[in-house]
Amino acid sequence: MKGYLWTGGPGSPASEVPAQEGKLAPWEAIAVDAVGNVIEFWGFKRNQGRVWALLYLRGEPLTAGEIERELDLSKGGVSMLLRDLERWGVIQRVRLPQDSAWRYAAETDLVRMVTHVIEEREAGFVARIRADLAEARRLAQSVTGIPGERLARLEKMTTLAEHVERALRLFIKTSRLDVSGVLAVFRDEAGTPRREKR
Amino acid sequence: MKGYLWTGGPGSPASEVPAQEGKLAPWEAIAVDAVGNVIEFWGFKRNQGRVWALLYLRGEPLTAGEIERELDLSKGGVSMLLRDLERWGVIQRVRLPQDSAWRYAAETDLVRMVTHVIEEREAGFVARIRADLAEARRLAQSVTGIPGERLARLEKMTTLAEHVERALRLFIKTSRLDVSGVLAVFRDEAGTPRREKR
DNA sequence: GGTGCAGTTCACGCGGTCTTGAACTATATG
DNA sequence: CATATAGTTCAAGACCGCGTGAACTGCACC
Repeated sequence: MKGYLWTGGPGSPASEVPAQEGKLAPWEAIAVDAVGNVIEFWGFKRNQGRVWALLYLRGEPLTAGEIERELDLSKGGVSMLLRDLERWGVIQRVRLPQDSAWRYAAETDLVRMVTHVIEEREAGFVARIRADLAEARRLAQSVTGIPGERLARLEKMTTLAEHVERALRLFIKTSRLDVSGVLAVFRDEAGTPRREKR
Repeated sequence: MKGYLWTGGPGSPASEVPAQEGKLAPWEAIAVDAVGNVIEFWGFKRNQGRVWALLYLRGEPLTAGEIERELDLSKGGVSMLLRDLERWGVIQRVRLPQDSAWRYAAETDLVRMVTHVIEEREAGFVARIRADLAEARRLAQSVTGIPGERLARLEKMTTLAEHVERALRLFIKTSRLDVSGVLAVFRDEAGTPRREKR
C-alpha cells in the first residue's frame, strides 16, 4: 500500500532513520508497534496499545511527558489515551511521593485486563445485539404467514447470541472461557438441502 | 469504541426507518442490522454482515439485483460485497437451472464459517504479530545491559502470542477452542509491587 | 501575585475507508 | 448481429475517526 519511504532502495535502512527516534530502542519499537497492531485489530486505537505496551515493557511508571517523547505523540493525545486506558482498567495512575507529576503503570495481570475489557465493552455490546434479535423475533412472531423455516433461522441467531453472552459473563466471573456449547448447536443444519459447491 | 451509531434503543427501532425500506419486513431489517453491527464490530464491513444475514434469513438464494433492492445498496457495491463474502467462504454462488442470473446462498454451517474466517484472517495476522515479537526478542537479547525483568516481560508477550496462535490453529482443525492454557500463564505477576487502585 | 509546568479540552485538518455511479465487459435472447 | 440484462471495475466523492496543536485550567513553588 504505502511505500513511498523506500525510495532509497534496500541499501542503507538504519542509517537515515527520519529524525529523532525519541529514545525508544529498536526492539522496543517493534514490540510496541506489534501490540499496537493487535489492539487496533481488536477495535481499539492503535496508540492505546502502544502506550500500554510501553508501560508494560518498562515496568516502572512513566509520566505523560515521557510517553509523549518516547512514542512521539502530542500532549493532548497522550492525555486522552491515558484517560481511556485508565477507564478500561488497563493502566493505573500513581503519584510518587516526592514527584509532582502523575505517573502511569501498566496493569500486569493480563487476565484481569482482558476480563475488565470484556466486561465493559464486549458484554454490553453483545447484550445489545441479543436484545435486538429478541425484538426481531418478537415482531416476526406477531405476524402471520412467515415460513416456520425462517423463524427457525432467526431463532438460531438469537440463541447464538444468548450463548455467546452467557459464555462471556461466565468468563468474567471465572476467567474461564468455555465456548464448547456455543457453536455446537449449529453444527450444520437440518432441514435445508445442502447446496453443492459451485 | 465504535458502536454508538446503531438504531434507537429497544423502544422504537422500527418506527422511523429512514425512507423506503425496499421490501424488507421490519423484523428482517432489525435482524439484518443487528448482524451488520456485530460484523462491523468484528472488523468487517457492516454491509457484508447485512448481506449475509439477509441471505441466511431468507433461506433461498437471491440474485444480486434482489439484494440490491432489499438492502438499498448500489449495484457495484453489491458486486464487491458478494465477491468478498464468497472469498471468505461465507456465501455460495449457485446457478439455478432455468434462471439466467447467478444466485447467492448463505453458508448455513456457522461452525464452518467461523473456521474459515479465522483461518484466512486471524491466523495469518496472529502469526505476523508472533513473528514481530520474536524479532524484538531476538534484537533485545543481542544487546547487553537490558534489565532481565524487561526481557522477561517481552518473553511473556511472545509466549502469549504463541499460545494464542496455537489455540487458533487447533480450533481450525478441531472446531474446539481451548484457551485454558493461554491466559493461565499470566495469572498476575511476581516481582512488581501491585496494589492500591487510584 | 507571578512564573512555570502538568494536564485537559476541543475545533480543525489529514488520512483512510466505504459507497456511489458510470463506463465497461460478459452473457444470454430474439 | 443487435439488444438487453447481469456483473465487474474503478475513479471521484462522501464520510468519519484520529491526532494535532493551541487555548485553557489547575496547581505548586518562589
